[in-house]
Amino acid sequence: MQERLERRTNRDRSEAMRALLIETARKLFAEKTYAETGTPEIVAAAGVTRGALYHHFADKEALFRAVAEHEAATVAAEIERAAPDGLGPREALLAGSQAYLEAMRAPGRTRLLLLDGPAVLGRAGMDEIDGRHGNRTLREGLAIAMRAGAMQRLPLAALTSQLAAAFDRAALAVDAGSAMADQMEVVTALIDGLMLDA
Amino acid sequence: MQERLERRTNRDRSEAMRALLIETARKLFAEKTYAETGTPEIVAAAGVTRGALYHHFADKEALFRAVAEHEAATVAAEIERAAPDGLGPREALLAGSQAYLEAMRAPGRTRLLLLDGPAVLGRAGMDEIDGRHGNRTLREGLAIAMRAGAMQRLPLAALTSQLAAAFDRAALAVDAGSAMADQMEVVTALIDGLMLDA
DNA sequence: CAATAAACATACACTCTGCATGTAGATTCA
DNA sequence: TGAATCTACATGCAGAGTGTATGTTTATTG
Repeated sequence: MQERLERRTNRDRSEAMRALLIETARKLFAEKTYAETGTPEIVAAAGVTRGALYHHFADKEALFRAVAEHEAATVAAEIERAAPDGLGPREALLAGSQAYLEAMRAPGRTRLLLLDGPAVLGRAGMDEIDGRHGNRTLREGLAIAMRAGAMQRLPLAALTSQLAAAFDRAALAVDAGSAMADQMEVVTALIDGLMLDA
Repeated sequence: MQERLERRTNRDRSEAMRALLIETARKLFAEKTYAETGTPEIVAAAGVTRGALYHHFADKEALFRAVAEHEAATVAAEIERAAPDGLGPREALLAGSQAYLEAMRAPGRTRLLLLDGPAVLGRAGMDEIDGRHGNRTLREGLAIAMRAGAMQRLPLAALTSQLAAAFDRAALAVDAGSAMADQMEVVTALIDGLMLDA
């Protein structure tokens, strides 16, 4: 229901349509699987046709990529918002991990970002996406901790990805009903294990 | 090319056909994605028709499950074969981790078990599969280490899954070209971090 | 050896994806 | 400002894939 059909600029139309499609697809991809969600269903829910979709996105995978990108940015923003700065390296890492697990409790988010994402876009594709968002923060946090002499010196890329993987699995476990406290206890132990006892 | 078409029992026919389909599908699922591999291609490569496939498996997903099961068992067997026993808890864990990373270097295995697997069968589905194979060994190794007083006491399920996730990501990284030494260095650090300094 | 069931092949209906073509609205420029 | 052009989107079509229903052959049962 548009209230007014006044003259709209092409740029506005495009942005609005892209946003509408991404948001509608996000909702559906969060409810069902990527494979189970057809483009006819997406455009029907958005009230447009597949012509609009394929005009703005090369294919279904490109739409999914845009959705994943948006969702990763949202998660990063939620973490940033919940992260008080002025903390020491260890506390900053723990606060960030906790915030990540909280952010990933949004319905369907784990499947979208942690199951379908890697399968559809590949590990490299997902790395590229959340290397620009969430993981960047983690990587920097680890680098800072190492430079401050609070943490063991280890290959940064490998450490970042393996820790991120542990957090991801923790988020999936919480989503599957595991107690958040249990998961955070292990996350804390992993991080503390890397710290150098001052 | 069958050499002889002698009278075969139904049980033999079924087992042979199931094995043929699983092996053929495994090969294709290792080369391409689950989504990219159609059932017509699978049965063509096996020299049979889709009728055979749908007689033995409820659907394409069921075939994939059988393939994943088989592949997980293979990995577990390779690890077991490379694991000398008589090691201390820490050394056993490290040897197992190393063997896992080696086993996962088989072409396409990471995508099959670590990308498509979770997406197609769900995390729960994959957990159920490798809870019967690889992860069982890890869980027991951790339990032993904790009982022996060599490792911190932590929630076993959470610790197992998070460590396994780190190993999985390490395997994916190696597959993507990362240095095995870097990944093993981090794996070692994570495990050592959990050990209690005697 | 007739009857039945299992193993597999063939054929069909349905759905999805991607593209090609058509149309309305926006932008450019004389 | 209005014709030409381009962008945004809709409609229609071709190819492919999945699952099922039905047909045929081979094994099993009594």
